[in-house]
Amino acid sequence: MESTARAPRADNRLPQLLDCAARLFGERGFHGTTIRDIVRGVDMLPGSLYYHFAAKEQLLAAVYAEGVARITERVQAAIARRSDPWQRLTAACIAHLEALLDEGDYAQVVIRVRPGDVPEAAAQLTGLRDRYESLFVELIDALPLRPNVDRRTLRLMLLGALNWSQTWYRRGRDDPRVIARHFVALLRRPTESPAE
Amino acid sequence: MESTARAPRADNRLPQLLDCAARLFGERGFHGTTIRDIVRGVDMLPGSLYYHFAAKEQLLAAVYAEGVARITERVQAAIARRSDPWQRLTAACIAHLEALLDEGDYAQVVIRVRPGDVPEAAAQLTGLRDRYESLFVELIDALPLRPNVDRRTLRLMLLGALNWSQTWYRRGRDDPRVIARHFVALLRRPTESPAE
DNA sequence: GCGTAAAACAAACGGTTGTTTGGTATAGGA
DNA sequence: TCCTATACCAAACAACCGTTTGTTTTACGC
Repeated sequence: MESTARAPRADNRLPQLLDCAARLFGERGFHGTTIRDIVRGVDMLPGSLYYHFAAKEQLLAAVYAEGVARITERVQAAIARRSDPWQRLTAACIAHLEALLDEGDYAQVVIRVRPGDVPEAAAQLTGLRDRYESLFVELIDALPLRPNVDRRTLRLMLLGALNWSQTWYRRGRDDPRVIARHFVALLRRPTESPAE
Repeated sequence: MESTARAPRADNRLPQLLDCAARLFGERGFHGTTIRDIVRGVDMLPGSLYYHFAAKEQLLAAVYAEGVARITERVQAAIARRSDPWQRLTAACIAHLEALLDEGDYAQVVIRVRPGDVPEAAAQLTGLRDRYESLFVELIDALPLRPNVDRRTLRLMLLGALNWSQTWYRRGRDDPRVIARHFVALLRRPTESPAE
């Protein structure tokens, strides 16, 4: 049984197609983005997209998967250099935010698009996101915390705050590194002023 | 100059229309919801909606405004009974979460729909949301905090974590009151175990 | 009860949606 | 150089979108 498949051609525009889709899905969401919007950015005709993907949902799934891969890579690279648990968590949050706010169109899709928006691929998307977030489960498990602190709640609070920053973040005014450090610090140390 | 307007009729279905729109906008977002989806829920024809609203965007704006009004009312009622700053903040978070997760279809719209999704009404929606969040500005201003704590970051972190809970919350498994209390506690007290 | 305005119906409108179908140019291995 | 699978084009498809227009029913103030 020999494979009849051939190598992909060098002039195919699939990469640019994915880039453009990532940018638009991230900016306008899934339902707010049109096939025609996407292909216009790469001078392609609408029908040509269906040579690469069988449906709009599968294009989204591909972008989403790439987004998870990229942000995972960034975070892992960031935490690899450190050993102190709190520094590792901080580095992970910085990488997460940088991918989410400044760089990565792909990463923005992962946060912006809800799996429920794409019923046909919802399970796949949820699985990808869960696997990424399990990175933070480990990071938080490694923290030396007071015994009564619920680590799950801590994770959900931190990730929620980070992800929501997509809503209010403005380039120039805010700095991802500063935000991430502040968030971690707010959790780590008491905010309440000492009793008099 | 006498008004030629007459009182609204008792059998008009505008309230149910708004209820249905709130439910669907909250579940599927603005672009994921169709005029026909909305009117189907109240046994109305698509065109009839345009007796009440000139455009889909204005229907969303009405639902959004009502959502802000309802959640504001709830939060204000919750904090009116308390005087301790931390208790007031906790009560506000509980009310916010209850409106967001269990009750209020209207409140869900406020959190789910991004003003950017509706360019024609974006400024109005942003204004409404900002005015609501100013409630939390005051609540956090009243907290006795260590001098080096940035109150804006604290607010953004708390509200972000609360709002994002819409993503992972599951009825029955989680409890809005418990979540809110945990979040506030995580900010208030140190999570780090004391140095040995 | 009558007149009037409120609140809807009935039926379409032009445009857009995701998608399909059949044909075509061309890069790249043989 | 020829051949084939790749990667697209060209043109349409039916379904659906938000919206408009003209008409009809009906609650309510007088």
